Amino acid sequence: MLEDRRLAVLQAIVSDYVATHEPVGSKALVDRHQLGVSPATIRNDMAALEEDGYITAPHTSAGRIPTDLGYRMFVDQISQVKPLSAAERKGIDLFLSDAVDLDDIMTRTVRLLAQLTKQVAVVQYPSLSRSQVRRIELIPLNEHRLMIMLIVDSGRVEQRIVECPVSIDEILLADLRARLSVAISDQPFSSVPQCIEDLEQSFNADNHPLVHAVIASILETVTAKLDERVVLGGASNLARYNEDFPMTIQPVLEALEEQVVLLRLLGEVGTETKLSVRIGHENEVEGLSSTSIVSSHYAKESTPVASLGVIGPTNMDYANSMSAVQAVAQYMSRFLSDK
Amino acid sequence: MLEDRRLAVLQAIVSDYVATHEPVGSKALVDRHQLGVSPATIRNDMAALEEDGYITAPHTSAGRIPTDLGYRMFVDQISQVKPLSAAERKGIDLFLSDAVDLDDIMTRTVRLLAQLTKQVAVVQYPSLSRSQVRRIELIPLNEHRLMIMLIVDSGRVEQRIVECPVSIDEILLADLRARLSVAISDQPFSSVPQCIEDLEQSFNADNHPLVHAVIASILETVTAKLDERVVLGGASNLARYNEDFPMTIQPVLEALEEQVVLLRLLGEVGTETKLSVRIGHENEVEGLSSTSIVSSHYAKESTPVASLGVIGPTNMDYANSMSAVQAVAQYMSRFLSDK
DNA sequence: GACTGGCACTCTAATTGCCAGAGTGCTAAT
DNA sequence: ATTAGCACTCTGGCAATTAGAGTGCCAGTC
Repeated sequence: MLEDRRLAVLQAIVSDYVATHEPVGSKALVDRHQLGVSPATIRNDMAALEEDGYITAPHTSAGRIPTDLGYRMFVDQISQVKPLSAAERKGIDLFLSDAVDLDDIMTRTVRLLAQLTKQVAVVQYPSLSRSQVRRIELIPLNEHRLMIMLIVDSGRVEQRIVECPVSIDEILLADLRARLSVAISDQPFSSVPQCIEDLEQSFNADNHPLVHAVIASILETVTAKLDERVVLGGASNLARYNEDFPMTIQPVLEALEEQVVLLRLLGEVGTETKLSVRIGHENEVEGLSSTSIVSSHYAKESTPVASLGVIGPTNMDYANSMSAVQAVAQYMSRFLSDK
Repeated sequence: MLEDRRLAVLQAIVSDYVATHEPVGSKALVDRHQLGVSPATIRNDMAALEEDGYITAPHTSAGRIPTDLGYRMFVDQISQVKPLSAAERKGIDLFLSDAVDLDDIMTRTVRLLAQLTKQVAVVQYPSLSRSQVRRIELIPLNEHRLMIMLIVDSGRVEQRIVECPVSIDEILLADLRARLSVAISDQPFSSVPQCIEDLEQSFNADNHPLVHAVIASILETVTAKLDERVVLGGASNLARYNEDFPMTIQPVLEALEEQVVLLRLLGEVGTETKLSVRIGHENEVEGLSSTSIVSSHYAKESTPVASLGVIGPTNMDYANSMSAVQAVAQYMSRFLSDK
């Protein structure tokens, strides 16, 4: 009973603070929520909550604001995420439905997410390491230069230009392409290096600089960091919450420009859980200690291939962000699996 | 003589203000610059400059700051841009030299530019409309879906997925590819629609839904807005000049997120001039009236293909920005022409 | 005629003191 | 366990004051 009410008080504080971005006092709480008790009682509860580290007072005579721990408790309490309204779902559908290729899907998705949540949105491209090669093409551009093109089942296309020491022999090239195609089509990326190596052996590649160059380049493509890509959107939303927060947005903007950081943010979440929320200091990226990240995997044919999410101030509307992220991830998954 | 000194005063004001971001008074001017006259004399000149609209006083007892017109005069005075130092040039070389493909070049360039100028950098992809088709590929992905791939002489690759109403006939596809290849290889983008139309005629395309779909899709690709792409970098530099300026960065961030706006910014510059500077209200984009844009074309084999530039506060270091933009544009041009 | 020193004037930015309001913690009473 | 009441503390806003910076103008000098 008492514990119940404390929880209710915490929830009330969080939701009020998220709405107003101002410290909330005992009086305001009883006014706006039907708690059935007097401010003084609430004050006792608040003292206890503060004692336990869920809320804190900026100064003596201000209201209380939730701590990271308080948000954590609040978020954990949202067991099942409320679904979006029919209108919203329809909007998503409309927005994503006529994308023409993967790039298009990604850009649209990130915009959508930013718009739905009014936060900064991040979407990761389907990870190559969890994908299969669908096709390989070798396209000669001129005498000494050719383009390798790997088409991946997720719809991603990786291309790379190879400088060739000798002039390109069309026949050899066709042969190589055919063999490569057999060797790595429908293979998961992870096993491509092995496949290719075997192929190189059988080819006696030392005698063929062309073959060697191509194979080296494919290996690089498959193993290089460019493995992972992310798109970003809604950065202007950062400016908005600059008002409430004296925190400078510089470190945040800087972090957002670092792909590596973004990937770590999205990647930190284990593969088992779908929806993940990291609050304030819970994420250990430098300079993002007063932001929260709501993220989720999305899948192709029910195996997760990458993540997407939003980044915002710790005092964001978690319920809304969570449902938006979840919904968009689901739509993404459906889209990818269709293809 | 008198006119000469007035100009010197204006230049001194601009450079001091750019350095300190604080209004500069007559005393400070004679202290820091060897003008050989007394503050009182300077004051007379300043009064005249204010009269002519080159500088203005924020309030009675502050120093003066340049107006947009003042900056304009200052910039026009920099007739020849001072070249970068050897070290800087070497740095650029190092930074750009091992790019593996066009995307890579673009990302590196934008980073470089942002870093050199400490501003927000924008680089436009080589414009399709001023490029030639180098190659076309039609790659079947499965029974009903194929990928069209246009390889452009600038190194850009445009891909698009086509849903096909009927199952794909390999023979027909090969034929189509061959004919397309003949028809549009080495053609400028602008004449592709015509070429294709002729081809469609000769093919009697109505009888071939596949052909029809492919051709329609190519047309779309060639004419669609996706023609133009830009990359953006150094947005975190925005936060830095937020301090001096009470101007909110929100509208700027918003503008930067709109590709269309960026393109207009870069595109407004006529093809004849290489280096262009637009100051404050001179650029008519909403919300960017207190920023300046320094931009330049870059070329492939001496025909301009696109632009790049930086966006910063009107009180930026024009000399530095101008030389950086010019240098980077030159390097870009050299790189492209090599390929 | 161009320049300069001097001086009165104006405006800002920073400092101080003050007051009202908000919110708390505690205690005594129910 | 809850509540009413009260003393206490701290912030934020407002007004008044002041120091300083910079200007404009005028009379004098080269």
